[in-house]
Amino acid sequence: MARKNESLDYSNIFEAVEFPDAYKVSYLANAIVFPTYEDVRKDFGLVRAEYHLLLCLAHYSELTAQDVARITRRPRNSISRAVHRMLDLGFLKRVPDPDDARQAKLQITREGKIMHQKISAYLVDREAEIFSVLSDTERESFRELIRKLANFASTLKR
Amino acid sequence: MARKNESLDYSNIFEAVEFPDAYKVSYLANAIVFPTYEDVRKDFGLVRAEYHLLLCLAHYSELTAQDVARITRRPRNSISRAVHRMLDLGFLKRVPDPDDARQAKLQITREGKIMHQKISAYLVDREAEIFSVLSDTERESFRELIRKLANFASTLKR
DNA sequence: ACAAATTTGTTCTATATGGAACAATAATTA
DNA sequence: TAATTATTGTTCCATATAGAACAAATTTGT
Repeated sequence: MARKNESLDYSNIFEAVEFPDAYKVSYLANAIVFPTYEDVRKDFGLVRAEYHLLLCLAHYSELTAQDVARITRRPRNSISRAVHRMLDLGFLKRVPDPDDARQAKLQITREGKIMHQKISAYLVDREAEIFSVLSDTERESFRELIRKLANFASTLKR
Repeated sequence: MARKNESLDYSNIFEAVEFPDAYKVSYLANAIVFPTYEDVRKDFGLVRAEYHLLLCLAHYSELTAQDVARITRRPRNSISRAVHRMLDLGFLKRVPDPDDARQAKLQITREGKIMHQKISAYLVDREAEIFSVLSDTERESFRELIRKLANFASTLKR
């Protein structure tokens, strides 16, 4: 006998929900982006805030913890915790700012760069997989639109 | 004197990162979708899984807890916890399935519907705000593309 | 028909996470 | 200059969350 529930189409909700676009953005993040963070944690041993530190410092040569919090929109205490762990792991170094004793400048180490490259390679593959359903022109359209949305989101106060 | 850091453009990372589209999807979700869940929690007292139950049962007349877990891609234990709380709050009712003693059919109550409408109205406003940066044709394009992506994501095994 | 495998819902547990408060420092205002 | 306000990084704490293991029921395969 067939399974009782097998005819239920779980994706109907996408069109039924009152805020279909926001819902699908959320769904996509939940279905793909967060499992990816989970994979990074399992395979590389870094939690999200820790990986975000690598990501930011691989692209900016010097940042404060606060900068990273702003760039990634994570709370400062999460970043603070992550900084300590990344220092212990040897992926970051920290030098006090002589001009402002409150803060310290963070830099990525050689080991940090290597780790960042490994994780990035994995995430690049994941991205390719996700967007393989779109044609090249669709992909280009999506890129423009998500750029607009993300830039707008970055202007919103926290 | 001006603030020392004020010239740093935090959105440069969007283009520098190795997986720019996936990153921006993640960023958008973090900047907008999750704060929205947080607002729902503060303003309406429901956590994500609890609201997801309302959402699903407002659109399907009868679902099992497992159905909701599949539709929303949340773990079953989160849904299980949420079901109990929603039963206590009077937003759901539960009837054992006579054909399968393992499971029970969930339905939304009158009170649950009212709560769902209140929350939805709020989320509809949020959605309009987010997408206000897109023109009508851009919005329509985005809708098509995110639909494809979400539908694809829904086919991925968990 | 019977053993093995699967499914549902649950509890237990570990952990990632974010809010709040805090001390130290710096910037602003009077 | 002195006093107030803001900022940075941190610790503490409460909680949302997901994995693992489990019992009960059902389905599958031989």
